[in-house]
Amino acid sequence: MLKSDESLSTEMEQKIINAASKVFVKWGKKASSMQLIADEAGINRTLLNYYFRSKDKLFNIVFDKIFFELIQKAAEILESDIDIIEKLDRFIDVYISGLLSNPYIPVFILNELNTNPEHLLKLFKDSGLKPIRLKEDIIKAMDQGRIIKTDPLHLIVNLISMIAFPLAAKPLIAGMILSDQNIDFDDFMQERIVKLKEYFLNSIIP
Amino acid sequence: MLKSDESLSTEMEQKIINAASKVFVKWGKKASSMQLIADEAGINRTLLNYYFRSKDKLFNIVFDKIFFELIQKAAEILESDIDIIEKLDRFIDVYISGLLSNPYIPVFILNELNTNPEHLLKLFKDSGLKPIRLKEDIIKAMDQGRIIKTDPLHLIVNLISMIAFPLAAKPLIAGMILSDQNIDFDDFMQERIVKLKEYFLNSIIP
DNA sequence: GTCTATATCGGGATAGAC
DNA sequence: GTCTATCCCGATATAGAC
Repeated sequence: MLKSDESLSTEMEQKIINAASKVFVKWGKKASSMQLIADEAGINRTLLNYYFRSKDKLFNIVFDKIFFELIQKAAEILESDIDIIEKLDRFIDVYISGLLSNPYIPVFILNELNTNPEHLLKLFKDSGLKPIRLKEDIIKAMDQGRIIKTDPLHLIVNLISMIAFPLAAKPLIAGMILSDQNIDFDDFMQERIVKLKEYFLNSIIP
Repeated sequence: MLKSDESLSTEMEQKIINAASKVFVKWGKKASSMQLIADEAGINRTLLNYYFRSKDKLFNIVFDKIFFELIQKAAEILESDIDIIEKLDRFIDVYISGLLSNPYIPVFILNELNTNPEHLLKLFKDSGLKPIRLKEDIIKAMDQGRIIKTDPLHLIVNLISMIAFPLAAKPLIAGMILSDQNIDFDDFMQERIVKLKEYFLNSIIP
């Protein structure tokens, strides 16, 4: 089965990006060596430079891709015309399920956020997403009496926190809280989708 | 003012540990160079090796110290005999105020947690702290009807998440949510101590 | 205890052969 | 496109002079 040079090239690029994603997300930028990435991809180290010039460029491609996928999921939900309660419900669903398959992502993002905030904020600005729209939806629902009156910004922060933190702190939750009780982390998080919806929606619906 | 060799030595060790804490916490283990730490301490680089043998040893001392201080604060509150509601109240207070002075700490801990979970779990085991005691307090209060019946483990995870995540994600909150509204992060977090108590306690008290 | 000089290593990147 | 050989730099760590 012959392929054109171009298709071979993109296939290799894909293989490299997948390997690089795994390594960068797990170990962070500095602790990830090009050799590790090459090993993960099963190729020679110098090929990484051939295809992506430098470690920096490769990292940025990987990071931008992961961040874009995250933000796009949010945009789809937030900018749809569904009801606010349904939006919040879906938000919990989509993010917990999505991140459960790769719980290293939150810390990976937080890391880049702390060491290089401009990079991430630029990506965010470019994405055009306005999380403040959610605030307006919430205020409207409060005015209609469908949600109890409380500070909308803190409410949004609460929700994001309860979704993201347990995934970022997986070994902490698993090792310090669940292991004594013989509970599996993935089971706990699956259960959490239901329990968090229940808790959060109960806490805001009068 | 003369000092014995030993007192000079511990003074220098303190200076190094303080400098190393700052650098490690901000940049992470790999991205922190011994030169950076020496600069921060205002001393020659080789002195670091003289006093602490290796970067690894220095890092472990710094990490263990920071982690121990965190866990000790928790132990003091959780193991005291005060009422459960008051415990939760204090928990929010102490941790938000404490971490606000150094918001890099949560990501620093999460990083080590992900790349080297055994290290942290060993420290935790050695500390003897049992966060499960909190679970029992909560169950008791539920049985007494003072707290609404809900899953206690998820409740604990919710609380820890709402406290720690906003600090870990400081540049995200500041840049993506607060900057539009001209709100200062520290002001927001000070306000959060009050708002979070209000929200959380309201959500569990019948 | 503190500094300079140096050994050693690992990692990123490129040149050049195939 | 892929590999080997090589260059170069930054970083850890130690030896040895003061």
